[in-house]
Amino acid sequence: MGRGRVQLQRIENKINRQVTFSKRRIGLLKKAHEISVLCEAEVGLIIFSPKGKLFEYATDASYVILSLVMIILFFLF
Amino acid sequence: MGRGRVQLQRIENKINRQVTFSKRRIGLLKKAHEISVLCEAEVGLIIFSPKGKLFEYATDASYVILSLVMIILFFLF
DNA sequence: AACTATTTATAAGA
DNA sequence: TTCTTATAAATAGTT
Repeated sequence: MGRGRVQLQRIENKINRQVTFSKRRIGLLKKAHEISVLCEAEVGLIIFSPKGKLFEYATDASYVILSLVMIILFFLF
Repeated sequence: MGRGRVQLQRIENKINRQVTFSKRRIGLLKKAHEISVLCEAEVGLIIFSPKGKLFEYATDASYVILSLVMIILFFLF
């Protein structure tokens, strides 16, 4: 999806890796939302950036579960 | 992404909804894997179909978390 | 942060 | 449900 094919391996250049993370994170969260609405699926998604920043998406029913995950994470780290 | 634009609303036709779920589920899991590899992000993704079937993807570090989620789910339902 | 050439995902159809 | 194909959407590289 873009001007070159993507090899499924770690992007070595740090800047490129961060930029790609930002772009794909948005896309992934969007698609998680779409499948939940279009198909009435319950979805829970958590993404940690390499720096440890957390991003998440959760539909209503899985929100409780995700909340528990957050609590667990809090005690683990 | 296909032969027509998609409105972000529940797909009323049951067959279409199931087919779309199957296709998009595969796509979502693939993208979750890709961002984890390309960007070294930790990802945890759980998807419940309307029928309650569970699909998940988890990178190593989030695997423990996801396991706990499974246990929680087991006791909740 | 915007742009745009291309790749990729996927809606509809077979 | 699996394959094909036209087209929408995502995004890699660039500015």
